[in-house]
Parts: sequence; C-alpha cells; structure tokens
Amino acid sequence: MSTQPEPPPPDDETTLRLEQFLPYRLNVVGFYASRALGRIYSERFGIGIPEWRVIAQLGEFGKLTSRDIGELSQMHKTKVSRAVGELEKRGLTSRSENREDRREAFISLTPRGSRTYAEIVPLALAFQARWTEGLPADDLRVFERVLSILAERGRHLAGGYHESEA
Amino acid sequence: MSTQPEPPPPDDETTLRLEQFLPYRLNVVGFYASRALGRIYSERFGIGIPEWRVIAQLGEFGKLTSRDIGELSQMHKTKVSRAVGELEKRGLTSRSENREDRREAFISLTPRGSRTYAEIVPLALAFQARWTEGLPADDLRVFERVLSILAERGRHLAGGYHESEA
DNA sequence: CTCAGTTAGTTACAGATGAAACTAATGTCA
DNA sequence: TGACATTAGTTTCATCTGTAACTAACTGAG
Repeated sequence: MSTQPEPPPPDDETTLRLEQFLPYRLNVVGFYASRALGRIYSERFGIGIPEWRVIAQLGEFGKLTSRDIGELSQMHKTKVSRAVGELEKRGLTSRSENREDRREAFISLTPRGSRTYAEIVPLALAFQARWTEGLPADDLRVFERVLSILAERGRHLAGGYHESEA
Repeated sequence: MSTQPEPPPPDDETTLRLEQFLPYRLNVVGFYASRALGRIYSERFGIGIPEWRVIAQLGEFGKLTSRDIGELSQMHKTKVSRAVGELEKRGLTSRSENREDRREAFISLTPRGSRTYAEIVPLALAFQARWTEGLPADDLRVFERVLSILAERGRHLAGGYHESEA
C-alpha cells in the first residue's frame, strides 16, 4: 500500500481541492484518453495521435489542405506539417498541388491510407463505446452538451494558435 | 475567411466524425484548460502547470513526499522531481529528510510558497467560475458525475505510469 | 546477518513540441 | 506595375517529456 496523506482541510475559499478542480480534471481525463488510444494506434498501426487525426479528417472530408486539417483538428501547423510528412513517407497520404494557389497543396488518403482508416475507425468507435458503456443516455447527452459549451468557451479563454496575440 | 471544407458524409459505421469523438473532444478541452491556466501561471508567477500542481497539493495537504505528489496529481515521477527541484530553487518549497526512511523526503511550502499559493488559489477558482458561469447547476452536477466515471475508467484503460506493463 | 528484490528519487538520453524565423506564393493598394 | 503586407507550409532551435538506467536506502526470507 501507499503512504496515506492526511485528510484534506475543510472547504473554504483559500484552499483549492485539486482533485475537484475542473481544468485539472479535464486535463487528466483527456490525457487518459490520448494515452489509451495512442497505445492502440502505435501498437497496431505504428502511428501517433497527430497522424491519426490527420487520417481521421481526410477519411471524413476526402481532400484537405494542411491548413484545413490544422483548423479542423486543433493542431499547430508544425504538428500538421510533420504528421503529413510522416504519413506521406509511409505511403498513407499523397499531395496534389493546387494550381489556383501554389502555396498550398491538397492532401488525401492513398488506397493504402483508406484501408488503414477503415481498420482504425471500428477500433476507435469500439473504444469510445466501451468507455461510455452503461452510462445513462440522458446523462451522456447532458455531458456532451456541457462539454461543447466548455470547449467553445475554452477555445476563447485559451486563445487559438494563431490569434493568440490578437 | 478560410477555405470551407465540403460537408461531411452521412453518419455510418465506417466513418468517424472526429469533432464528435469523445477522446478527441476531451483531449482538446483539457488542452484548452491547461493552456489558459498555464498562461496565467507563467505570466504572473513564472511557473508551469507541473509546478502549480505541486504547490496545489502542498497547499492542500501541507507536507508530502514526491511519491505522494505524483500519485495525487497524476504526474510522472520525473516530472515531479523536476518541478520540486525548480520550486526549491525559487525558494517556494523546502525539503525535510524523513528519519524513518531516508530514501524519501517531505516537501512543504516555505512561507513564500504559501503566499504564492494564497495568491494563485483565488485566480484559479475565478477562472473555473468564469468557465462554468451560467451553466445550470443540475447539468453541471451530471457533468461532474460522468466526468468522474470516465476518469475512473480512463485510468484503467490507459494504465497508470507504473503498472502500465502489468 | 546477508543477499536478492523492491522502492524513492535523480539523471542521461532520445523523441515530441511550439515559438520564431524563414521561403515561396498570393493579395492589395496606389 | 511595383512595393508592402499576408498566407501556406517548412525548418531551426530551445524546451519539455517519458523511458530506461542508475544510486541509495529499505525489506524480507533464509
């Protein structure tokens, strides 16, 4: 067993219970989610979370610029750049130049990338299902609604990657 | 304005909507939380999230070993080690050897550390209050309950830092 | 007591990350 | 047309992070 810390002091406004502090809790849960999924992705497919997000967006939308991918999946442009580079190296995505604007390129899944996507999706959905298994549908609806609101507010509180200095 | 991606395909079992995928959403929200708070901590106090967590636990429990801190705040032991080292260097925490077991040491806040704690707590609570402002108390209760369950399950799905190979 | 096994904590190392600088292309305004 | 600002994307660099290896101390079976 472990050293048991003494019971916490009473709840007043000068003390904060970290284990009840929402930002902390959200961060911890999000971390668990990433780690568990990341393990699946890396063990079975040899990719990480950023690569998964790119694949997921391409599987959903078909053809996107790196900029769009970053926007949609909330990733820093350097992270997108590296993830796309890695996926391309592994033959899961390909680039096609945009003649209308030669700064950007359209990224899409190769046939092999699509196959990987088709393999991952059921695993991801099963993981989610297992995680939320047995929770009352009503509660889950409320949870998701609140989560959306917190995400929306959080985006502003945190500032995006780009407008952070605005 | 930005390039608008085409509307997503219909919802079937072979496609996954990342923006509705729970692990993704939790991770993003947790990330916003960390970033917003981290900004406050670093701007006003020159510390990061790991240091804040250490301070928070010490402010709550008074005196802990590094091991306890890691357990309580879900941080890897190397992260704790470095955070404690940093705080000590800045004179916010101090170490006292445990005569009963000289492998470990008790960490506690110095007077200066306690003052910093007292300054941060109201800011943190205000941040949380602002984030959840206006949300129905009932919804928030449901949200927190579901979050607890997801955290508990997530801890097992992800595996702890230590038992990960068990 | 002794030696193998475990535990608290640190350090070395390699990989991931984001800010800032950079390149190349486009947009704008006179 | 010709500067100047903006944007997509890459690269550089410094920092943060976790794994693994390590040290020092404790535990327990014999």
